Amino acid sequence: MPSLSETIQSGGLKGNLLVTQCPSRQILKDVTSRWGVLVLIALQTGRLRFAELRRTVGGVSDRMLSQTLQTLERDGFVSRTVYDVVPPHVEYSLTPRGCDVAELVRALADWIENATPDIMAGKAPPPTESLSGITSD
Amino acid sequence: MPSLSETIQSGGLKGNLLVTQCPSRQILKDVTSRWGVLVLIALQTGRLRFAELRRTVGGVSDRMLSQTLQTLERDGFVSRTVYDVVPPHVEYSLTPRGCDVAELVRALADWIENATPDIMAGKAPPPTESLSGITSD
DNA sequence: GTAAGTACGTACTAAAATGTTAGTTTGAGT
DNA sequence: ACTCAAACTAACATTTTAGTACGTACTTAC
Repeated sequence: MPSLSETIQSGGLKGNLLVTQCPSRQILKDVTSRWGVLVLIALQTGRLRFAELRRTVGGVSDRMLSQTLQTLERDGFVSRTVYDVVPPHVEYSLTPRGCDVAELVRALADWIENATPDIMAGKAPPPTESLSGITSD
Repeated sequence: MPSLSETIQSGGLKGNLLVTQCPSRQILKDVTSRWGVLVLIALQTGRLRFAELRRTVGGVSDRMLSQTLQTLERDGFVSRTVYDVVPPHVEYSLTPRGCDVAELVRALADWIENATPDIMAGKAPPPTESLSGITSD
């Protein structure tokens, strides 16, 4: 049983991302990495080969793609199927766990795709508030 | 009106994150940045001062915190209220737009916090599939 | 014969993100 | 008087991340 201070500090028994040493931070980093997000989204459409992924995810380099895939595989988000033929044939797909995160990531991505025009337009939404005796910005 | 090829390539009129030059990628980067995620989550609990945020988000440095806050402010996710007194007093809070993303980010974070133990445990979920004539890994 | 495609690994370089330290200004606490 | 806290910024050092180029081993297309 965790100490009282630990329990209080982390706000419960589960990991708390706001605490420095929380291991969830690594997973978060893997999932929200530049290419991680995009690969997850790309694979939501189904099973894809390496080169198909490279074409789907605009701008990835071979190196980054394979690195990202390895990380996502380690975390159990994607599974890799190797057909032992030549030339090589490898397929990637989401695991059930991968499907779950991908949905959440997708939701975020969708929201952002929608909001981006507004954000780019008036880079100042409801401007900084004015309260008694205040200098804004 | 966008060209046919553009429309086809992006899969619609909205931004498509899978396309290299999509401006949404920048916003995505801002939101999913190492500290961006955590600040958004921290601010979900309410209005906070700079030093309170620093204490809440474990591990941030002054520099990163203020940089992250500036970015989030530019994107219209957080609003900054300056009380013109000395010593300085500044408060940060989520804008309506910020509340929206924060919820999605929070959902992702919650899922990850829950899944992390499993992920860390058996870094191999359903192991790489076996199909006819296949060498796995 | 030569080029291209496949799925990477490796080495090296460049660019971006992050961290560290110091300094600013002024009031409150001891 | 001296220190601390507040909210930053600037300068500089380091770490992480990403990109480029090349090699592999073999096949199909030109």
